[in-house]
Amino acid sequence: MDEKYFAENIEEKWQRRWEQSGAFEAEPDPARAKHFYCLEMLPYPSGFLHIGHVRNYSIGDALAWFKRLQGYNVLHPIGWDSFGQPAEQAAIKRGVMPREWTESNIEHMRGQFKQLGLSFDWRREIAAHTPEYYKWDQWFFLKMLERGLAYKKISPVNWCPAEETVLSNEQSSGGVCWRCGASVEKRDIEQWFFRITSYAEQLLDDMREIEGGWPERVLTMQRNWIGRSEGAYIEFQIKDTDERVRVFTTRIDTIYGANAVVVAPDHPLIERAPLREDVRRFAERVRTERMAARAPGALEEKEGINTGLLAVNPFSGESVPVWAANYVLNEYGTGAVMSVPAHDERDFEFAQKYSLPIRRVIERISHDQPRIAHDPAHEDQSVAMDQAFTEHGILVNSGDWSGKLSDDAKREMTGFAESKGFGERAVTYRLRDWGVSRQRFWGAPIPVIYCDVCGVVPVPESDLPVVLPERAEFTGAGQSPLASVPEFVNTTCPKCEGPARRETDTMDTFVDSSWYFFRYCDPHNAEAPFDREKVAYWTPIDQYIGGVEHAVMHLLYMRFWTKFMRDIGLVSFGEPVKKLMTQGMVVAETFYREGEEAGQKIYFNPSDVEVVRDDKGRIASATLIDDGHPVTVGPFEKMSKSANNGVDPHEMISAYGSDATRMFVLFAAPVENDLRWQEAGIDGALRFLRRVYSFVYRWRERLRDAPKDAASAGEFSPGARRLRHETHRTIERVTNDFESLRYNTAVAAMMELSNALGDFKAAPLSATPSDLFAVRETLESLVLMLAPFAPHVAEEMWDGLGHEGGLLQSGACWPTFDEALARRDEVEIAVQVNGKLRGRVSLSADASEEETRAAALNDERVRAWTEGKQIVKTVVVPGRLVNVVVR
RNA sequence: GCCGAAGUGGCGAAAUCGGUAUACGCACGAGACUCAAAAUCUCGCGAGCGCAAGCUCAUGGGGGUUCGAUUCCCCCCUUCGGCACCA
Repeated sequence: MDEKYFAENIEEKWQRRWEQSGAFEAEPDPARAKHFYCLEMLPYPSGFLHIGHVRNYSIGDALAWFKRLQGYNVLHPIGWDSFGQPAEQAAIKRGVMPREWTESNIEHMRGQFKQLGLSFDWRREIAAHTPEYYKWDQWFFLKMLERGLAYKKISPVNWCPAEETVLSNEQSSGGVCWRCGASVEKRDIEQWFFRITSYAEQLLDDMREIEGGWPERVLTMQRNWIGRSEGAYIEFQIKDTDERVRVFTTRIDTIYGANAVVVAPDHPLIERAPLREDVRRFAERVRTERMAARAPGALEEKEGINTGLLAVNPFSGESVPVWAANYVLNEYGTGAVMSVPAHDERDFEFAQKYSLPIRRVIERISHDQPRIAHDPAHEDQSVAMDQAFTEHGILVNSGDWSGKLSDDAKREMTGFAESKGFGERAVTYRLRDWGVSRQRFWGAPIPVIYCDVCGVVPVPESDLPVVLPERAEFTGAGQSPLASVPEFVNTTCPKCEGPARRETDTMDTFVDSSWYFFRYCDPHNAEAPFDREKVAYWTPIDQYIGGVEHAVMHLLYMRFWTKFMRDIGLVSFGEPVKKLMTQGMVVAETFYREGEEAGQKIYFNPSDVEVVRDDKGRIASATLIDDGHPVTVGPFEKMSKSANNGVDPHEMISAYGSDATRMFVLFAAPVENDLRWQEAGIDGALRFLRRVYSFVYRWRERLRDAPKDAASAGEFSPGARRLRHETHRTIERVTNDFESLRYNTAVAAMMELSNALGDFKAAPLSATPSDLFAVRETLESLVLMLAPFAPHVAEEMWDGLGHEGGLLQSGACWPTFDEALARRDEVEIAVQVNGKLRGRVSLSADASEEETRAAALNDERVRAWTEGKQIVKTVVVPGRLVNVVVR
């Protein structure tokens, strides 16, 4: 152990030793009952680490260390979500092949992960773009197909008319093509879907199993995303035709207030019915706009057009116009709604805009003023309302149903509609099937062959994987690059052996991340996606950690996938994740200047930029201090996952070491908070590590003579007793904090303990045996608790304290606390008079309520405030506070 | 627009069950050590008033419940995440 702590002298050394000893390699061991699967979300290999990665993997790594020290067999793997759009963009822009680009990114990021000293079992590394991995994506696709869960249907994509190519949402943001600026259109093509909707009910019901382990907000978002609603289908006859429009409503009780039937612009009726040209044009325009405009604030303005058709309300017999409007979605319900402006906010807004009649059919239930159900004054009148009344109530103006309560009316009217054959009870979901087709190169090829004779033929399992070609033309225009590789496309039909063509769509990358956590249990299996025994030992995941931005899609897909795997007998459970932690976004302001090449950006280190903020904390201006010549830089942007503009933490790690970097990123804020990243403050983490290190260095020689146990240490001085109390109290706090991932307060508690050690007056040379015992207890506990945050320096100090062979090999285990020592024997009671703090009294911790009250009332300052007043009551909170209420 | 969150000193934050608001750290100020600097150590540090003891105000804004509210309820403002082809 050197005298001074320098990260660069020890971090590589310990990383080498960990690798040589296989310290983080885990195997299923039936003898070890305590095992733990700790997983962070699969990283996309964008090229370099950003601070959000450092945070995510530091959170998981700390937990993995904590559990190992507690004696668990810990699985902590890592891999790469290496398919996806950016690799293809790089190919288009710079002509690099996606695989080369991806693999060099992986190599660089792997190096950065290793530099951080993250405790992964690297033998289990996987990458989605390797045939040995995506073979099983394809295998699962075939299983979905067998079960009728994969199917093809026509659905729209973004289309650039100039380049005749399919664009992603991101490539068409703002409604224009990312490369040529042409207005993006919508085009219908046939695509593959997974029938996630057939699991909608289970995805909802099974939330019961994970409640408590998952953040409530995530469950709420998923519940809303699935969007179950109970209601009814009702058929409206289209006048003078054989057509019927089926609407879905959750409020059949309001049907007498329907002033129109509104259909989506892409509703089949629009295609079929004889319509005016302007209606068709409107429908076409809205469909195009909807594809393009998904940004926040999209569809601000409700727009519609009267189709000229009339629909007959099956309850009232009334004819109402049929409109087409942009606020009705063809994907949801039946793509048609009855518009009841008096009782629905969107319909209300729409009716106001187009001056449609508004008829009130539900009244608030009034107890003091019972109203007449049949009020002739209300019949068939448009009532002035300034907003929709969306609550349940009592029906009025509703024929024979008037006077009924909404709840009863819903049930009875649905029954009536069923008996008359124009409606039925229905449950609908907002959730839509999962579109997995991508008209792109860099993904797992969908294992399907098209034969003119046999039609759609699945690739036989024995022919998997369908391997991506090494090279293709990447122009960014025209059809998918895969379609232009004849060796790939042209094949023979597995059934009839005649000439056939391969599917050129590849799979959504969410497929890769829907089951990768199972593959980690058996990452190199060539015969099956994994061995069931191995998976049964490790899964489900005990703790999953990742960004809150994945709260719905990724986490819903992996839940779906797990249920599917259960149904085909691969696993025995349906919920893949016991506990979920969603970390907040890391936002870093980045500063750049436009470069000389078009689209080139030159980034600056934020610490070299002087920032002026407005009163809302937004950047008003930023000046680069460059050789003393200030240069204004900008624009400024938020760090995002897709634009590779994050702050590279490499410099920070070089300057402060990975231990200080990791510790600081966890100390800076609670892990679920969004974090506006700034480097200022990291010095504090480094100073703390140095401080602990120098305590260890100074005491380590003498501590060899410390007594083995407290009983033989002799009498403890008051100072030593205080130190022991602090130590045990800190172990308690830190252990509790770890269990709920409150790392920021855990670090703070350890800092307090190191301050307490600094206050301990004994010097190494004059210390008594009991002093030595107390110091050793403190230092060993501190080093062990530090290990999950700063493993390299913890190893170095543990070694310095005379333990051979490394933390995980020397039998080190997480410190335990003695409750009696952790408890305080004297407490300070706050005394309030009328809720304002007026004094403090010190009492023994086990003082009774009466003693507490008496001591409080007897306090000099309190007496000054209560003198001459009447004491109305005293509230005593034992161990904390007394509030004296006076008049 | 819809769904989900967040807002506390100059800054990151703490107070987890309705009970002492600002722990811990950063920045800053003063001092010690030093020829000097760095490092380290000690002390101070929400705002206003006051010589002081102390008093008043303060947890985005407004209202409410309570002996007592950062915490619970209602309304509003601002910021962030997701919205199905970024992952």
